[in-house]
Amino acid sequence: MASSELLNVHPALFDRVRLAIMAHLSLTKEAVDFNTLIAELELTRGNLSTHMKKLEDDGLVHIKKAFIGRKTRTTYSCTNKGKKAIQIYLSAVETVLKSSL
Amino acid sequence: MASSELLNVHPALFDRVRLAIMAHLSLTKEAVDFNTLIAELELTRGNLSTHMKKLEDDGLVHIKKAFIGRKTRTTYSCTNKGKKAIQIYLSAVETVLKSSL
DNA sequence: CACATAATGTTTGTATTACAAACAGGTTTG
DNA sequence: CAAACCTGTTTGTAATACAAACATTATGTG
Repeated sequence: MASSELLNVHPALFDRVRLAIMAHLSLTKEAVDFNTLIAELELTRGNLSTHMKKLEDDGLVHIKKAFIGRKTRTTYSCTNKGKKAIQIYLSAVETVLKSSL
Repeated sequence: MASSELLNVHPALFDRVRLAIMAHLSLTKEAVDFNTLIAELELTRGNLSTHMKKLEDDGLVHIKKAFIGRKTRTTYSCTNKGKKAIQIYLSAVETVLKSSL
């Protein structure tokens, strides 16, 4: 059945915030920085921080820390694994979508 | 941004099992019974029971208990609210899907 | 009949986790 | 130099996903 395909999707993506983060990163060519994500997705810093750590632990995201002037700046980008996970997610939902016509 | 549309989706759907349940119910015309769902989605009874209770509390699902012979039989079906929630979910993801081409 | 086994769910206990508040370390401003 | 600010991280708490244990009734078996 089409709906059971959803069970193959990477578990980390079954959180609204993380899915939004991953969708955002996968839609953006360049890396996205901490504060941009907070603004776009209306998150607190603590919340974003822990989600990104989890996504990094799962290998879906790459965290890069650099200095801009004297300040630190953290940016995030999708790994290949992350892109693949999003693809799998989207195709699973697409399957459900098609079969529900 | 397309990805933030995900934040409008009903929170109950951001669980892989509940999403699979709702997708399954929305794809099936008639009501679906307890054991069918367990078999299709590979769940334990306890797990399914609590998920269905939550979905009922949120008004996304209707639980019907009846006797089949002398035994009880519990069946589930999508409420209108549930169908709408799934539609919103799918269209949100579809939006992300399209914009990520 | 008595007793075991099975079928159908529900309740409970535990381990995980999403979230924001508090904290920390450095920077700029007054 | 002190106060306010910026950029994240760690921690404490409340919510919750999950399966094991429980409850109830039905069915099989000797």
